Amino acid sequence: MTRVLLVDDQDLVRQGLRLILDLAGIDVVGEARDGAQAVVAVADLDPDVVLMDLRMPGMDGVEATRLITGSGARARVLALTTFDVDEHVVGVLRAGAVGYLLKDVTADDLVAAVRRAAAGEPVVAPAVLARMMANFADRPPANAAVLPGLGDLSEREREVLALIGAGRSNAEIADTLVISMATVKTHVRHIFAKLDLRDRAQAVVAARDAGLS
Amino acid sequence: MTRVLLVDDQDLVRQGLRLILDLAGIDVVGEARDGAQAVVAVADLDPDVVLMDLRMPGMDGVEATRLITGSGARARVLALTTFDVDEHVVGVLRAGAVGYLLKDVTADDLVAAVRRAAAGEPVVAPAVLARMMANFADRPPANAAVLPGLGDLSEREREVLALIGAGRSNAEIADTLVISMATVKTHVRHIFAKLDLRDRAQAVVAARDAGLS
DNA sequence: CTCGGGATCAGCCCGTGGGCTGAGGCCAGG
DNA sequence: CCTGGCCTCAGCCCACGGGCTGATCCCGAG
Repeated sequence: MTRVLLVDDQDLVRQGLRLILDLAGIDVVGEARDGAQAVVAVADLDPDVVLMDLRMPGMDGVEATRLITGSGARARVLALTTFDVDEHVVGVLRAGAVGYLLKDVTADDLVAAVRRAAAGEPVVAPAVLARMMANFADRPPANAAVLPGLGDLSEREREVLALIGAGRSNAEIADTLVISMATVKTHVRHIFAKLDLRDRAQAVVAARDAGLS
Repeated sequence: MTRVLLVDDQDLVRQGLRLILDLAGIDVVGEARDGAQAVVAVADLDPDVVLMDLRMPGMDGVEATRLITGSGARARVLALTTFDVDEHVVGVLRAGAVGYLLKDVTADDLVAAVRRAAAGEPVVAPAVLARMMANFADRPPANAAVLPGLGDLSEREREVLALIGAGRSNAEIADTLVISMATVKTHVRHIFAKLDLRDRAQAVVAARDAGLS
């Protein structure tokens, strides 16, 4: 079962969260009212997820997150705050948080987010996500330069390589690309020749090094 | 009720999606097998959400998305594709899509994503989100390191897996570990069984995800 | 002592992977 | 117009990969 630590300086907020999570069958194993208490509690209780408020008296949530993630603890830190400010988002993500929620989330969404965080998946509030997407889409195609020598591959070959990198068989690749397996094999052979690879295992390495998949 | 248009060139995929969405009480009001059909269908049916494959013969999903969002249609376009490639993500987001899903989503997550999209909320697959977050925070994903259950592997098996992850053949592994190839094969078979892998390509993925290699 | 798991190895079988040849269609550029 | 690259496909061949069975040895736990 998912075990959660609540960190917030307001008693009422913690009580509310505890009710919501309890109702969903999530186990709230502890509470803390500031960053310092949170760090101790994590070492003590080894929770799966830490629901971390950012603005708190004493040690704030960003600093606490840094200490927790830096300590090698298993816990995923999920920021839960009132303020939708990029400064906070960037700060706490840099500190190692796996997500950033706003306190206007519905109970259902909060529960889902905690479960995702427990599974190691990233989670962010829609409003924040929208800005991240805009930011992501705005950026220049800078990553093309960073990726090593896949430039000599054709578009189709890169697609095939990406699927190889995902662990797919030739038959599966043929299926998803809606082409025959003979064609897939041809692409594969060309990829190997161009990138100087011996077999698909090495191709997986190349694909992942290149940022495909 | 949420009204959805499916766009994919593979009949089987559309059928599967229709089943999943039907079951969740989402109304699939139409289907299209390429971008051109999609554009017409949107004008015709005025759906809430368009589930858009990207790679299709003829007009692709990115171009179709551009035309749809540019036409002033009410529909939210949600990209649903096999390829987790930044180039595609950026392309379709610039074209006006509200989200980017990968075809490895669970049925539940797909349904939730469609509902979010219908409400105008952005949605992206966890793997893509992780990169967006890293890009946003301008730093490596820190503690997001999800080291999955290699704990059940024996010491020797982990060594073999690491070598597989480096792209070595069974013969090479036998050579470097100074054991016979039969033994290597046995270890490999056990690794596959324990980690539920199908072939060494998937093993490479697992090894590198786990931080070996 | 016995049982079970890990490491080691052998032999058999066969499916997939990958090399090689050849070939047709499409499109951009010389 | 023709050359060359890319995408498409077919058929042939065989080595490696991987499943399966069965066996020996060592070890620690019960």
